[in-house]
Amino acid sequence: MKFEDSRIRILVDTPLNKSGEFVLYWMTAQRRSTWNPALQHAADLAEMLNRPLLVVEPFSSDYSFASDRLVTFVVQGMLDNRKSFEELGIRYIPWVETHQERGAGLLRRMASKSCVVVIDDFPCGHPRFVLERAQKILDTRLHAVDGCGVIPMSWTDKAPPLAHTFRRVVQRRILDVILDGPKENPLESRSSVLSIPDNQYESLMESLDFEGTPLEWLWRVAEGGITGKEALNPLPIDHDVFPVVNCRGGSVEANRLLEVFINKKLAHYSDGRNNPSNCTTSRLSPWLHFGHISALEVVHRVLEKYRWDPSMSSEKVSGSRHGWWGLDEAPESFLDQIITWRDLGFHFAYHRPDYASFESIPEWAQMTLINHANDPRPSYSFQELEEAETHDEIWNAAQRELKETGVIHNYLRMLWGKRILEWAPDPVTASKWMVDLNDRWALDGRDPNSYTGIFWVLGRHDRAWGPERPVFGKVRFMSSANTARKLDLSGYLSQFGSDTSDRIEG
DNA sequence: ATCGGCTCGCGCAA
DNA sequence: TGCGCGAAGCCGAT
Repeated sequence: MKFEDSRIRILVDTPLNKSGEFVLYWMTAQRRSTWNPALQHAADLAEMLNRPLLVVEPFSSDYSFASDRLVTFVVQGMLDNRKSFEELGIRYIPWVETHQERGAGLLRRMASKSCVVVIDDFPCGHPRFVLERAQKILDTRLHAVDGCGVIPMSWTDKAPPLAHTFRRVVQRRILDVILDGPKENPLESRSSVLSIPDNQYESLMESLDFEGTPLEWLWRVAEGGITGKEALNPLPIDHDVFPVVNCRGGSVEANRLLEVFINKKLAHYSDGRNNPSNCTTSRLSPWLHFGHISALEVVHRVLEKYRWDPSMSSEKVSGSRHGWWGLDEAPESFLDQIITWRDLGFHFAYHRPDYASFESIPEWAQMTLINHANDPRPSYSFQELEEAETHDEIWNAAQRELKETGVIHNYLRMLWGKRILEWAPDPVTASKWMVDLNDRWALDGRDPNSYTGIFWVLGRHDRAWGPERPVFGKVRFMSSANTARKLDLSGYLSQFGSDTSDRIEG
């Protein structure tokens, strides 16, 4: 199968609209101008049709988890994209949905004037909803392009039950992606027809009755603080979920973090990744979630750094975690994260619409958890958990980290979940509480990977492990006491522990 | 400090 | 049909 074809799905199979004025890329998930197969495909179509390319980046404020935190992060990314597309000479319109106009109406209006619409394929959350709605309401030809991860989602035919299962797919086919994947710069050396001259652009926008979101408003939101808050106030979104301080969304910041990771942290990744007080992880998850950076770019940068070439990899497809690449331990274990574990979530959600519910965990886990659903347990209300008011200081610190920074350290996130399983009234409620807390507060919530993490707690992609215990049954058990023994939590607790509550100001 | 047992389903070899 | 093996753990024995 040709690489290009494996990432494209035709959602509305009508003929190309020859009287259309442009090709529209509706950028709902891969919010970047590089390593973007949807942008590449849209530009290919525009060149073929001899029409200009119009890129619209929408963000919906009309869904349950839209908040000051998410809008700020996305708007910061829009300013980066605006600059990139301006330099490339391609028309780009950022648009944050308001009361006045809904996304569906705007998309329909713009689609009627375009030859074909390209949209990001995405297996869950709001981007999936937008995609499915577009398929229902559009008459214009509609292509969905999968720029989610490294291995195209069409390369599996069912949800992989274990990482080991999926790793075989990775090892069998990753060279196809590395040698013939999406381009770093999809708009490089293109026909000038893709650009729209100023005078033509003005009349086009007038006929579309559309201006996008005013630049001045975007600037105010991106600035954050009081200015940002005032700008966001009129939107019908969750204002209690405040923007993360000292955190900037967008491709520019994502690339800076990538440089720091490659040059300073990656070599110590194996030892440091589980140390919450001095973490050597990439911290890129939120930027990956919003598509501000591509996982494929990260992979290329790692392979470049270690001067890897295909002859170093093993011909044997064992699914084993170590040794396949022929690299050191550190890059190999990071590549397993960014490829196997990240893509696993996308492939799972792609094949399983119930990816965020209890029924998505394996049968042995459902059985054992239900068998123990009536075991007595310590209990907290959802509010107590959300407010980080438990007797477990390690857990409270993790919950505070989530609320303040929008992420939880990767090792403590497992403990965070295991304790919610312990404290919620029953395992089904536990899964709902984890999803709700994470969707609301995490910058990378509502992502397939968030669900992988949450449902791993309940046994997904895991096996029965250890003796049968109360509440957990045969599901892998973790405790705060052991975590405290195993990790150096001193720095973490002084940052997020309760006795420092006066550290938060403003 | 390190080691085995706990436990189960998948994919592949036979 | 059997076998090897697996995201991160825990516990008790040495």
